[in-house]
Amino acid sequence: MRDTCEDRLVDPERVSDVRTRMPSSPEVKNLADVFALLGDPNRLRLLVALSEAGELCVCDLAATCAMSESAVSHALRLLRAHRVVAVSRRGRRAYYRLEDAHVRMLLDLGRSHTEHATPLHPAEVAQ
Amino acid sequence: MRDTCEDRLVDPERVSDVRTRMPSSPEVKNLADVFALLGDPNRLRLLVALSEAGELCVCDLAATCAMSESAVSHALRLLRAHRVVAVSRRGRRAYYRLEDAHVRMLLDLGRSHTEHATPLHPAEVAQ
DNA sequence: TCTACATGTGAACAGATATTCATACGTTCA
DNA sequence: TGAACGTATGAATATCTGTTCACATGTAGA
Repeated sequence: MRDTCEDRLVDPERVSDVRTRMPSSPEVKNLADVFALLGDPNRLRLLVALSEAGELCVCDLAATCAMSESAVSHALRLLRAHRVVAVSRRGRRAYYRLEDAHVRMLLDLGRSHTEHATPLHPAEVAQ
Repeated sequence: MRDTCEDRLVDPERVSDVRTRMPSSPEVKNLADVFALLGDPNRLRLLVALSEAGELCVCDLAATCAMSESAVSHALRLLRAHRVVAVSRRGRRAYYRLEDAHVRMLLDLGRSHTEHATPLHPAEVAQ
């Protein structure tokens, strides 16, 4: 069972050309990781909220996004691990902010489209 | 067990203000769906390849991205369902192209950053 | 120091998702 | 018409992912 069909290419020139311009595997993985972080509705909500508010504590984030504080904490932990958000601890509270300028741009670009666009059509699988 | 902590807000004004500026639930869901599509390394590779090549058949895509043709087909089916890619069938081949301008912008913005940036640090979970 | 509170975290569970394998469909060419 | 080929697809499997629950940590104030 041939997997990658190295042979029998239709347009070998284009394939090898595109291959040279493809990002490396770790690059692809990193970029996919970023997109995946934005690919969960709850995390996305949190990031939008932080983008709008500038800074919010976990409790207020939970209220703003209608999530449990535990879910918020878990999500923030992930985002923190990827340096997308940063914390400032004051007293017994933890204030989070959006720290990654790149993610902010992706967020803005995404939102600028979605607001005025037609929703996707996942139902129409058949062409 | 209080879930959304409607009460005991630290900064109620900011919370209600941010809430009014939050996108609606379906909007968030749609945007998250788009990001999620870009959040898988193999799909991302396919889209980058199409973005570079303009148009490729399934076989050449599989070769370019080092994926099985079946995996490519399944991925394209998803992307097709979301109108991110489009097909042209010629003879027994199916040629795919990147169809969504918005996704192309997200792709470009994402790549423009990742290429010259430090990779993420998922290991450092503790602050 | 004792209690209440804000947040963090591990384990467990449930649901989603990607991959593979086998097979079906539709096209081309002999 | 029959065989080879390119692509599509369903089912099954394995893996990943998010949520919840219970509890731990650390801080503030009495």
